[in-house]
Amino acid sequence: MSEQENLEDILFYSLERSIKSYRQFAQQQLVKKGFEITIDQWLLLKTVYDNPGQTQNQIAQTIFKDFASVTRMVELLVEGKYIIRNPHPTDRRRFHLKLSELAVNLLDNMQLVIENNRRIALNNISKQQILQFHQVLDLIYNNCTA
Amino acid sequence: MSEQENLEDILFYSLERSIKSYRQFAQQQLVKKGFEITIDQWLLLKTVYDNPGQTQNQIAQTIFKDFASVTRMVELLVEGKYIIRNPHPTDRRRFHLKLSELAVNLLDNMQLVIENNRRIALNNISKQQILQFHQVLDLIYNNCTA
DNA sequence: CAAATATAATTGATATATCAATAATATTCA
DNA sequence: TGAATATTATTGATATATCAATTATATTTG
Repeated sequence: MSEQENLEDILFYSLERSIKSYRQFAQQQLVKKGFEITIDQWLLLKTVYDNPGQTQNQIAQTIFKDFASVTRMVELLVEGKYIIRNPHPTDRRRFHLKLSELAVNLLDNMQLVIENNRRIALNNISKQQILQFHQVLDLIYNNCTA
Repeated sequence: MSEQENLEDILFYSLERSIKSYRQFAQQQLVKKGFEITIDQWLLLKTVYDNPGQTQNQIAQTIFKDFASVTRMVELLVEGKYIIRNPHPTDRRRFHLKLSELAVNLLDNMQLVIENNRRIALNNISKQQILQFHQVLDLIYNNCTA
């Protein structure tokens, strides 16, 4: 390579580093509190909670995952009794997904830990900084999906 | 859950969304230009290029990956003739990793595409915004690893 | 209506993420 | 020195990421 660039200086390297450190931290906190699902599973459950009628394809879009990943995640969550999967009343290609009571309680119990994780991760960062940070994130997203 | 929160408003949701959209965009650009390695493999190769003597554990730390992942990635890259793995001269637990000429050329050829990807992803974002964005990323990293 | 097309979900293959256990070798220190 | 400990890397198991192919069902359209 003709020119040298320092990894530390590459923005997307720092972006990866931050999100990974947050994910690890958040997951460890969950384990520490005795919760047995992954952050990704939490996100999927929350999405089903918010929109029980969604197709799996819609869920995939909402949580930025591949259809295949969602199929497999739903499988595991159905096995684990977190998601109840019924045939869709009018479209036989689909399923109707909803949370079990177990899952609703789980989400409820996890909420404080999740919020606390976010608070710790954003410690000493001002509201103003966070707002601008969020704006740049959205700009990057738009640039990459345009 | 007692309170509703909108996924869009959750900072770490947007963070995931941005980094994933960038990764997908960047990978697609590579494929489009005919390059056959993944972004992650590129990062590992670049790390070996910068520090040929590094242990796999050090590489793992540098690129924020698990030791196990690095072992498997190195395996594939050795098979693909991108990395040359020799016994370490004094420590028989280690290997000495270095890039093949093929890999050096590959990195060289990829450089322009990679830089272009970053440029597009950061389009219409000012230097000032990027600087502050980078600072917040580092703060989050510090908060999560403290 | 029937054929073409689109949509929803699954499955297979390969790469990566993570944790735990193991093997080989080095280092430390009693 | 020799036993305990630490380090380096591998391997196994399970979850997720991604692409491609497939199946089943719906929708569109000639």
